[in-house]
Amino acid sequence: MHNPYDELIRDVRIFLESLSAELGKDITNYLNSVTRAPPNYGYLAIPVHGLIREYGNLEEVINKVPKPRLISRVLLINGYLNIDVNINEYANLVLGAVNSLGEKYGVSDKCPRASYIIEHTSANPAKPMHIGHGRNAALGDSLARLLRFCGSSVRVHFYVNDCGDQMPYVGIGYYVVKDLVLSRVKSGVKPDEVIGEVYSITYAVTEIKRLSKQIEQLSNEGKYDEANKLIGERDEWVSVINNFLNRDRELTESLIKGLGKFEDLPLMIKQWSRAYEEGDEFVRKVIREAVDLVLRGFRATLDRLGVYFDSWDFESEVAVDNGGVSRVINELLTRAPQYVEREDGALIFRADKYAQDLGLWDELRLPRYIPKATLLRSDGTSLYLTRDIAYALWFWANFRFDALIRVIGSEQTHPQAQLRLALHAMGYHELARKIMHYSYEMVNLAGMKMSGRRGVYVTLDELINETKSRVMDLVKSRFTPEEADKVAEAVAVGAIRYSFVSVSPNKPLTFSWDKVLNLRQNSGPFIQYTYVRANSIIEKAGVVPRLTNIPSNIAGEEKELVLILGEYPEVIAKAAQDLRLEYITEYVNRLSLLFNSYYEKYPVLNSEPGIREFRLNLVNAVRTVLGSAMEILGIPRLSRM
RNA sequence: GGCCCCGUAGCUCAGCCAGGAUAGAGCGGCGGCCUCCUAAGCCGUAGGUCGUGGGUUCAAAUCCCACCGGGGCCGCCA
Repeated sequence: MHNPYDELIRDVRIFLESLSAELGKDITNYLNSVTRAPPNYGYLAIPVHGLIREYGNLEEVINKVPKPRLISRVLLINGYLNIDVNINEYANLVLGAVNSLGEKYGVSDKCPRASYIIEHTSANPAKPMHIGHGRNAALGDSLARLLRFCGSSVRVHFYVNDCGDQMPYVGIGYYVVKDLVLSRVKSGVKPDEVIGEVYSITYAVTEIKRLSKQIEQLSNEGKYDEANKLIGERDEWVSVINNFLNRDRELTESLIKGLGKFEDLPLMIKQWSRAYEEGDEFVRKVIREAVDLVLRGFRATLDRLGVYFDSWDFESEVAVDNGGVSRVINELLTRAPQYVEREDGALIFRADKYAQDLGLWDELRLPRYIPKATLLRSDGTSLYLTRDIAYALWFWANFRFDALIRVIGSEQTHPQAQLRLALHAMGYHELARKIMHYSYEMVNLAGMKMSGRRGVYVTLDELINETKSRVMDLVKSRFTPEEADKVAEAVAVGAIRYSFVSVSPNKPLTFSWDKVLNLRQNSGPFIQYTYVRANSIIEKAGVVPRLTNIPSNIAGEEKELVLILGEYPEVIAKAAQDLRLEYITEYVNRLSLLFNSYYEKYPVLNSEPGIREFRLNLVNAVRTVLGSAMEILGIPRLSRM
């Protein structure tokens, strides 16, 4: 496999081996501390302060030792071995590899090659996806693309959480205003948007009814302080309703009117919840209809972002209907009865005790604190965690995989730990080890807290549309309307995906329009722009001539470009091993900065013969590597922008 | 209170896992560059007690300890 940087390191090793022989001591472990040398000091550097202390001046020995093919010079400065590259040889190697491999360049034997299942995004089918799901989707999808690029087999799953507590609200609300919802959808409103409103309004109405009842009761008992507290709470929900009245009077009023017919809405919610889990035909049909509408909306949004799934797993099917939940309970009771307790009729798994007794912290990568886990409510219904365990078993029964990567917010650290512990307790040790919680921190609104139930959030659609319209201002003068639309969409998607994936996932991300709408350097559009420039040169050239000769005096920028291009397979391997996509955005930004700087300074098409051929190959290599990285990051490629 | 994550330039972040030479980018600021392959670009410039205090080391943004500050979780929600 072609990994120029690795070949260079092999030569460094050879050099160190020769040096070892000369010194009579194995110093090849210094290979682990190879770093980049500062500008003008060559390419690589190895700190050898210890060696100098031990052997005094090393210069003589260094000069005595022959230099392997790819190394042009080794100098001892400030306690460092500064190693420079034989750039002609190396350029041949790098450009040759890129030319012959094309878009496959970057794959090396350091890439993990295994079989993965990635579950990501998995937004609750009750309301439109918000920007937090955007982060999740961008991470999950790019991880999938990265691992696939490496030659791994990857299946991508979306877990449709159709048994959650919010589903009866969606179902009942939808049932009440079904005709209105469908006519809205027919007239072009996004289905997830309509259902989202239905959900929020239904939830608010239910809360108001529930609180009113409590308030009445407390007042009758003379507990006015407590009643007043709840009145404040109720007022908040009333103001939510008022907001919706301003936004969509027709829908809100129909819902209030329709829901008003129900005697005890809070009770009805509970009944629907149970009925859904038990497979009641009518309730199933209504909720599934609403869920399908939401998913239709999800798909439209995810399509725009270039995010695709191999499978949409309905919780009701993979965890409930197949008897998954009862199997979880039974196996746990059989295999680890001493860790299962009853508490007020509810069934509790003592995950805390289990972790403590078996000391599984390292093996299952657990936090030091584990809460107890409730698996069944006192009314016998299951909880999310229980169904999640069943879902894991469903994967185990239906697929073979080396790792199951689940992209889930960090706020679920404890439940995800409980999940692994429960599986372990049930005897699925291997499965428990293979499940990886790929955690990411929240996306916050500057100064605001997002709340789905209160309808306070920036949706992914708004994000895409707003970014697109900003881009549109820039491109509308340059293209026909249809072209402009395509370009604006592609640039918006590039901007959004880059901005999500360029920040380390374990950093909380404060969402700001300024940041996303920055279309300059260190952004998706900057990468796209650089690609367009490189691409445009290649298109104008028509063909990339065969590289027969590397000019003897290539420019400093050209040398830098060759070096960075040679690092690509290393970056990919590292990113794939560590599952860190920021390595790729960082790399691609560095490459773009360098290339743009080169582009401004040196003509390619109009350069002298001999030079021209080399430069075209170099530009083509930049284009290829940029294109490859963009594919992984999901940043659309354009030929004009 | 316990557990997890974070703290680096006015702002957003990279670098920390595998310690090494003057701590890097971008945004924003200031000053320049379009008869020439797309100026969404390029060049220059200002801007930093790497949260604080100890420790380990020839060497600490990086490793260890304590503390401070921010976010998240600690539900018969997801």
